[in-house]
Amino acid sequence: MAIFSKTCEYAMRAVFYVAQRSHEGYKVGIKEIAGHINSPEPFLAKILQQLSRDGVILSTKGPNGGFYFDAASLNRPLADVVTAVDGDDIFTGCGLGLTYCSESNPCPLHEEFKKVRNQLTHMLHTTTIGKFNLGLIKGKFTLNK
Amino acid sequence: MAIFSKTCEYAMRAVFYVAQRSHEGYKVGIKEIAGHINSPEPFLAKILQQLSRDGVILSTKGPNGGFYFDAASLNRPLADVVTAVDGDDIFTGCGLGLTYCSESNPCPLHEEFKKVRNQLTHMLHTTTIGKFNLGLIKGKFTLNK
DNA sequence: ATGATAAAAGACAAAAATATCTTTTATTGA
DNA sequence: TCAATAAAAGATATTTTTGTCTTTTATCAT
Repeated sequence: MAIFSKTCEYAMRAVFYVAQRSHEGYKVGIKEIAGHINSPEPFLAKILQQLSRDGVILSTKGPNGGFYFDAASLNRPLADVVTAVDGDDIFTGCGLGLTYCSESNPCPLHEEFKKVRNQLTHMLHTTTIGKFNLGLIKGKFTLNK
Repeated sequence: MAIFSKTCEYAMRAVFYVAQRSHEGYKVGIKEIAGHINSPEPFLAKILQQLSRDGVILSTKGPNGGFYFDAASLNRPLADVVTAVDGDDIFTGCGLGLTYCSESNPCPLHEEFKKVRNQLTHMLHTTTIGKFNLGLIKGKFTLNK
C-alpha cells in the first residue's frame, strides 16, 4: 500500500511526460504517453479524460490532436492533478480515518499526523507540472518501470 | 483516497484502544474493541489475527481471554502496526510508483517526496503504541466515528 | 473431564479500484 | 464532402480491498 493510488501515480507520470513534450512543442497521443510511462493504455485514457474534464490537462481530437499543456497550465501545482483523480482526502483527512477529528476536536494522532499532511500538501503545491521538463528533456530522469 | 488504508486505520485505532485497556489492567474481547473504535467486528478480527501472528499484539483464548499488550509491547512504535497490516511500501516506495527509483537513481519527484516519506517514517517510529494511554483514559480523546 | 468462552482459521460475499473493449464525437487534411 | 485520426463516452471484466459467516482450536472454571 503506497501513499498514492495507482490511478494517481499514472496521472502524475503522464502529466510530467506530457509537460515535457509540450515544452518541446508537441501534442501527445494516448498511445505514446502510455508507452513512455509504462501504464495500461485504456486505463490511462480514463484518467486523462478525468483530468481533461477538470481542466487540468488540455486536449484536441482528430489528426495531430492529443494531450498538451499551455504555458499557464505548466505552472499549475501537482496538487491539482492529485485532487482531480483522488479528491482532497489526502490533504484534509484524519490519519485514523475519524470524521470528527479537526483542529478544535483532535484525534490522538492529530498533531503528529498534521505535520506529515502539511509537508505533503506543501510539496504538492510547490511542485509544478512543468518543474522537471529540462531534467526530462536532458534524459536525467525517466518515467517508466 | 486517504494516506492509510481502511485496514490500517482500524488497526491503529484498535491498538490504541487495547493499549489503554491494558494500561488499566484489562484484556479486551473483539466485540468490545469493535464497539469502541466503530469498526466491523469480523473484519477487525482478521486484522487483529494478523497483528497477533506478527507478534505486535498479544492474545489469549478462552474465558477472560482477549487482546492485550505487555509493558514492552506498549513501547513499540506505531510503525510496527502499519508494517504488519500494509507492508513497508509506505516507508520505502517511490511516490510515482517507479520500481527503479532509488537514492542513486532517483525519479523526478524523489528529492521532494523523500522529505514527506521521511517525516511519515519518523512520526510512526517515534509514536509508541502506548503514547496516548493517559489522554484516552482521561477522556481527552475518543476513537470512534 | 466437561461445558462455556473467546480467538484462530477458512470459506465466502460485496464493494471499490484497476483494467479492457466498443461505439460515438470532434477535428483535420485531402 | 469525405476519409482518417484521435479523444470522449459507455459498457463490461478482473483484481484487490473490505466485510461476513461458519467451523476449529485453545483456555478457563467448575
